[in-house]
Amino acid sequence: MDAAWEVARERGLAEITLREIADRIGMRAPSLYTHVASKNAIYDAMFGEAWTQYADEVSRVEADLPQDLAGTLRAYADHFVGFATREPVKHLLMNQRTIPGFEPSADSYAPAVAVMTSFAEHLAPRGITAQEDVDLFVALVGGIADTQLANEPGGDRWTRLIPRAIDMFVRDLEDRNR
Amino acid sequence: MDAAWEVARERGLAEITLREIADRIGMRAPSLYTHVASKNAIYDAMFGEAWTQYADEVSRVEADLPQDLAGTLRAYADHFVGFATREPVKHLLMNQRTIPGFEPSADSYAPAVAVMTSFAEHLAPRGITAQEDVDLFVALVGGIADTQLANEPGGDRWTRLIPRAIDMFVRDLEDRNR
DNA sequence: GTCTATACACCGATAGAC
DNA sequence: GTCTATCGGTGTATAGAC
Repeated sequence: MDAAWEVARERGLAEITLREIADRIGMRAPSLYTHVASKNAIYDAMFGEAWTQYADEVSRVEADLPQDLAGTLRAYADHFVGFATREPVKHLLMNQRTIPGFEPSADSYAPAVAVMTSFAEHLAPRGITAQEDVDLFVALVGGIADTQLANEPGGDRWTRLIPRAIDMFVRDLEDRNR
Repeated sequence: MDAAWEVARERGLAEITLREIADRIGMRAPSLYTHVASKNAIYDAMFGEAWTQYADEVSRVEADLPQDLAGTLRAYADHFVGFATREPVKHLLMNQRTIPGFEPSADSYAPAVAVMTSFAEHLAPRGITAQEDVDLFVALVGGIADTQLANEPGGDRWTRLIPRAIDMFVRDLEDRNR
């Protein structure tokens, strides 16, 4: 797995080859089939590993979440966009599913579901229960991360808009409840 | 080109092969090299063709744009997301650049630049001149399109949030100018 | 000029020897 | 469990027929 991530970061997620992974661990490519069923099974394991790591990190964020809604959304957004820019390859695999022919298995998808469930559970007591509210927030934060990575990887032209975006979103919620 | 789009829509953008394109037009694969320099040159031509079509469509949208800012942004957003959901393969090639090793040439990139320039020129007289305002709008609308396509292709769970998103964004602009 | 035929290096994957 | 040998398929390249 370490070798797979290494190759993915160096050459691109879609460009990993079994021969290159095998080379790095002193093996021949066909020998990998003793441990994994296919190349897609490697992507599946990477998908599960990435989401498990994300779930671990987000649980630490949730451990000391502020009480107010704006601060809570800000903490989630900062962590999500921070993860995406820190680990663009993992973000690509987890959220943009662009690998030809790869569909995550139920097992490796489970931690992703857990993250979303926990997210909803922490938002509810702070006043967000409607699915549309969560959906708009997800699109807004995801749009910032994706636009940043696509147009200016390594920069902050879009990530610095996060505070404004949160503020805009929270005021929208307040106006709608008025 | 028609055959290339056909294969891309049927099997996926990254899955097109020269042999399959050639088959559809009654040719052998190597004969394609008489007309194009490489497979990436085909992607490049597709990229240019897609952005040219988008520019044509958007120029018709701009031909009868309302005077107010909210209506204008709504027209742009509706068209962008409509195009993305109507032509997901073109959207992928144009805006998510996930094809291994493909970088658009300056020529094929030109219509994309023209679209953004015209966009800015139509926003300025309606009160939007700051780059941050344009950036946030782009991220917001792009996030809605991408989230819709990634999580529920063919549905409207996110696209129906467009009116609310525009309203939220315009009220943010008004509040900031107050 | 445009095509066919053929070849090369690489890919994921499988069979079978040890 | 790891290896070698090999398969069909891929992008790419070139020689040569018409």
